[in-house]
Amino acid sequence: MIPLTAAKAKEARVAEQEQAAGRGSSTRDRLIDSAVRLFGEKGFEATSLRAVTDAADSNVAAVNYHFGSKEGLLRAVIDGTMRAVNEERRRRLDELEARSPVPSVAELVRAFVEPGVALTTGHGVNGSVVERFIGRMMGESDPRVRQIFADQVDRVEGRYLAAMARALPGRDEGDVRFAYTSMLGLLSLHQSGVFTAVEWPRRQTSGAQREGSEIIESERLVDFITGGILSLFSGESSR
Amino acid sequence: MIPLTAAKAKEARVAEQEQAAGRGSSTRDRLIDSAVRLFGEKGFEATSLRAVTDAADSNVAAVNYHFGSKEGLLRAVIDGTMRAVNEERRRRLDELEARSPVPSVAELVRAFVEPGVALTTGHGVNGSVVERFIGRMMGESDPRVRQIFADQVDRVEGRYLAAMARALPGRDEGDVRFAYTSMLGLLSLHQSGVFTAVEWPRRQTSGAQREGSEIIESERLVDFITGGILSLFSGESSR
DNA sequence: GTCTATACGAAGATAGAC
DNA sequence: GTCTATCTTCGTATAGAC
Repeated sequence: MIPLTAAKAKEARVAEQEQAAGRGSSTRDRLIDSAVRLFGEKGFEATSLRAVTDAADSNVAAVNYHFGSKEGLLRAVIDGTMRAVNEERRRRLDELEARSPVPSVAELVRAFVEPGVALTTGHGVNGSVVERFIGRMMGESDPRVRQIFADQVDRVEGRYLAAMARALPGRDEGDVRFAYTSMLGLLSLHQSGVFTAVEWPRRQTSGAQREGSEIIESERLVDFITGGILSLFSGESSR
Repeated sequence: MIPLTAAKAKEARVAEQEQAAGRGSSTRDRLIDSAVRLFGEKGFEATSLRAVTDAADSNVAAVNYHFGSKEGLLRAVIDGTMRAVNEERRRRLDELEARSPVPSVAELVRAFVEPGVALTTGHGVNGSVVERFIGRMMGESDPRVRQIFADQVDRVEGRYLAAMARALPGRDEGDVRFAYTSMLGLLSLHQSGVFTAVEWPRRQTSGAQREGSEIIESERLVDFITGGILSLFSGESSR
């Protein structure tokens, strides 16, 4: 390959990426953008470092320089995308507790679930890409991925657990944690699409219906989780 | 290495394995036994084919011969371990429908969840090994793993969906599928232990409490899921 | 400081001898 | 049926250009 021609070709591809990313793109930024998209599409393990660096018009050594390792890259990507969700959750919890010292279970569930489902709106045109990435990472079984995720969620979970405990007086920590875990799990499962992605008979969602169906999905989730938590503590539904 | 000595050493290891497996062990059987244990301990991606074949005193090419690929080996292992769960679910659904033409939501949820949680008892001394394997596989995000799992669950899901639809008259297919998906998802999450495996503050379960806590866990799951489904359709809990 | 080119060992897959 | 040898691709590490 002739160096000059290669350099020109790269410049063109980088310019294209910058347009897609909508901001000035250093090598570091392009690597993160490509990683969000590819990790979300194929998963962490299944995505090779070379696939990421090719898409970002870079090379494997740049990942090692900027992030130390493939895991370091993942951590940078998760930190970047989850920060907005956690800030919104914190903000809504502040809001709730300013209005009432003990928010209801329904209010708490809504304040936690909706920022997660509404990820789309927080990342502009890249919303669906980010949403798919977060959804997939939440469902990862790889201990490294789960640990990085927990490090992020941890920043607000303590406050939600405490608020949930106040909303459900007289219950021990294990019960409250079961409720919180189920909420987080259901949200992640419906976000990740691991079930709808599977080839069993299912209904299709067209692009035009997308926004509306997301609202319905969010309502369904809030209803299901709230009802589940409340009947967990009344313990009457199945006995 | 001297061939004769190597052959003798292999015979000894094979005999040891046969004793552990409790049955005559062809190369194929030993590969499956080793795969159940190692996939359950370290996960599918994280377990190398060479680790499996070393433990089974075989080699990588034997896997290709018997199962076609690493994925084929996984399919064989999942098929073998999930068959018992699905047969139990089918049996309990038969039982319910013999007693009443329209079983309640609570009865349906219980008949689906309990065989999953009670996996341990179905595999004798290898119960905990099998349970750990199934739990881990249920939490896998790898599309290949999820597809193989869906292929298995599919064999009973049609009947459960139909029964659920009858128990919830007037609801469209999307609502019923949401309920079923949430049930399956919550079960898999609590089975796989992906949340408790993470290093956030949590309560410890000692070995002595294990059996009892499993029953509690099963009851909690049934209560939560049943309550969630019912409030999903009444839609009053959070509005 | 940033980044590229390239080498290294381990992984899954495969061909062909036996 | 089974196994040895070999292929490609992976994540990581290093040397040095700019």
